[in-house]
Amino acid sequence: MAPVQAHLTIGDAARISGVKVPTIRFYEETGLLPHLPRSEGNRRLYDDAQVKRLAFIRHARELGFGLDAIRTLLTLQDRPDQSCAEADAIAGARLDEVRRRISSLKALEAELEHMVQACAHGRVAECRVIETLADHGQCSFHGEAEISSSRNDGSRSKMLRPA
Amino acid sequence: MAPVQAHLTIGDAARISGVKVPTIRFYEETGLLPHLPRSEGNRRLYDDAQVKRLAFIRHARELGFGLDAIRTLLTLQDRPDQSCAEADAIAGARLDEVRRRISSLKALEAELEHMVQACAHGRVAECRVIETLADHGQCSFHGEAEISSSRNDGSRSKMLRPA
DNA sequence: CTAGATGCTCTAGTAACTAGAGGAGCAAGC
DNA sequence: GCTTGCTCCTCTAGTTACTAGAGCATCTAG
Repeated sequence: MAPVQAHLTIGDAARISGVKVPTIRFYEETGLLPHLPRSEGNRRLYDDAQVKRLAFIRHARELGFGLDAIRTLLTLQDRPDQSCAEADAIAGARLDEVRRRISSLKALEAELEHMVQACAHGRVAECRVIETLADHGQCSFHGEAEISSSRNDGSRSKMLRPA
Repeated sequence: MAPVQAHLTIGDAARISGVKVPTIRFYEETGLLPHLPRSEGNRRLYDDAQVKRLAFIRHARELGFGLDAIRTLLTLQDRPDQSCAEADAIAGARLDEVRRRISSLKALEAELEHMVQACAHGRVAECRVIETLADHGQCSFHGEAEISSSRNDGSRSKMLRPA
């Protein structure tokens, strides 16, 4: 990366780090970033270190770490002499979680496939999709799926809008 | 199913359907269940049909459908003569989503594995986990993972545990 | 000098619930 | 009749990780 000037605006920090402006303010509020020095006109001033911190957070978020975990990872990063066992544990826990999720989602995929394929595309009265949903006994999937999809792609609620 | 008495309390409905009491009230508030008749002492009275509706909702939630989608599926269920194309579309969209998520999580799994394996379990200063997070360039994963882990663990297992 | 971009704070909204306060009904035992 | 303890009622607020918008101040380019 090219050397960065010492006094960046929040907009600059956003462009460089890829984290949105309101999100950066939110991170400061919740303690992931320190309270920043301000200009005479009360604007936050960012430097290289904060931008790097933001990039760290962003990458960790992309890998699915929660903000609590990231908070811990950041304090670890600030103390390079400590053992990294805790960072290991956090990453390992996340890996386990991802694996569990994958296997759960695969079971889900199979069940949904079954549902969709069995549907004769006729009327609701003999629709397999509806029927399977109504009667849990017909269903081979008994795990817990992840239950929080619509938030991530905001288009979904519009897409599935009731007729 | 065995015939059920006409006047069940909310607690009975919860036990039979596997949906928790506050959640049932929440579903009524948000229109997934109709407003229910009350007893003299102002208690909600449930019958077989409502309990079935709850079971339908619960199953659909387990399969990861959002409440908006479920609302649509329920209105479809109420009109058995209509085409089930819309139900198909909803299930199909959910299937696509699950597949996308699986492939995204697999990439994530690979990246996390890489991170964890590369860590020499020494001090933070040379920790691969921290390093990889700090420098996105080192990382082969560039998708977006699902980004909501900590809450989901807590609430979900409780939510789907049979009462 | 002014228009428009950017910044500030604050509030409220999102999904799908969960938790708790504060109160009332109800069934059983004494 | 009284008490104990469970269930039920309503209401508010909290969770995660933001996002949207109001209403105002400040900065920058032409």
